[in-house]
Amino acid sequence: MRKSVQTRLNILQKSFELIYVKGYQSTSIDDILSSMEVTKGAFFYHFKNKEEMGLALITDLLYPRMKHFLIEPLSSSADPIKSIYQMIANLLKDTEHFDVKYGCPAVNLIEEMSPLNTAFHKHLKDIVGEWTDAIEKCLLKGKENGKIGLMINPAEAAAYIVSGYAGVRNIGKMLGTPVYQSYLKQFKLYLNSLT
Amino acid sequence: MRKSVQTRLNILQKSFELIYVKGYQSTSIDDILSSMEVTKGAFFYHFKNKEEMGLALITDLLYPRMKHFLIEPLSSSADPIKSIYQMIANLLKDTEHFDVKYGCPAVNLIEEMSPLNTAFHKHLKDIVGEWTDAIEKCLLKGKENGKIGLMINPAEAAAYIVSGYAGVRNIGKMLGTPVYQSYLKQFKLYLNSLT
DNA sequence: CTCATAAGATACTAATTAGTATGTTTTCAA
DNA sequence: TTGAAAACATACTAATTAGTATCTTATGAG
Repeated sequence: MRKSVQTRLNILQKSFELIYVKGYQSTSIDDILSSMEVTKGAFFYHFKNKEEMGLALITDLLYPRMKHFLIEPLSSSADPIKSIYQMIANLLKDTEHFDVKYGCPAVNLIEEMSPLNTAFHKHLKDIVGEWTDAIEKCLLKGKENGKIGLMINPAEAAAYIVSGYAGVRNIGKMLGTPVYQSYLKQFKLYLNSLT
Repeated sequence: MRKSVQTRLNILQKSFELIYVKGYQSTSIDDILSSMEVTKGAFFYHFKNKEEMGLALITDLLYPRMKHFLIEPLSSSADPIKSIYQMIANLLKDTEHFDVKYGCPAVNLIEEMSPLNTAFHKHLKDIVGEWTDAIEKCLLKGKENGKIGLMINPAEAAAYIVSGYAGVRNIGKMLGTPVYQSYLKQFKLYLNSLT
């Protein structure tokens, strides 16, 4: 019962890699299997079909990463503007999990799968929702301790910030890292206007 | 030689519709054909393969629309902030060409095809590039006639604006039209900070 | 140890895919 | 009017797809 957990994880991780590059629909199960030492029998033992694997990908890999990289940095924040900027800047700097060319796995999945599959839609909506809420709460706390202007609407601002991130991951696919830099500079201007 | 031009256009338009909803890769040629009164012979008479059709889709449909809806409104602009805001607001209001659930056809194609196919990448890069340039020039003209602050970097701002639009189309797929409203309000705040 | 079940391997299937080969019809210039 | 090319139709193919049926092997509780 030990090894099997590992093979399941291996399948998920390899799938994650391939789907990140090629997209969910055009990454075939055979693609995944032939890229690693696992057979179809193992795959369909662990997942009843491709969709279940795709959803497991979201809950078992994407969600925990989201918590770690996008929620935690905000929860213990004294200065919302600094924290939020740093969170986004760190995301865009992270070349271990991301490649400009391929954008952001979560954003990609939203783009591709959200309109096509209600289960994907639900799972991804939860992720986006949690992130947006975390930003909103962070800004709200900022209003309380005077770091954020009283006329600022935290929910609106959070939606705007999340949108901006998703967008720069998209445009980055076309124009490369320079857009990241431009975006970050203007993003800082925007954030400062929230004081 | 008259009718054939129309069938070619019909194929492109129907393809555009289906690809907008399902994505390029998972819209099969058979899907397209069975959704209209055209046979495989006609399809492959007009396009040597699926890729050529996809690229024609960009140059013959997407590009002209981009010119009309995204470039023209800016070229004759006296007040950049007003024009740019109106352009984006009108885009997000347009329910004839767009559906929140399915986002923006161009953004979708970028997300899906840009990393996968160099020809798609090039075509889409041109579109994004032209739009960004148009916004940049509009802001530059604004600097000259005093509508835009002298310390503003038009190229940076343009990249930021385009990113924001792409992003809200993505997040809109998840959270629906309310994000459009939030986004527009904060976008206006940002634009006003450019004076 | 041992055997029931978990975990994985192998070989298939039916459907779908892009694309082709080859046919028929339509158009329009001479 | 006519005939050559343009425009389209039909019937195929080979590859790929998700998924299944049926095996074999590994594991760990008793």
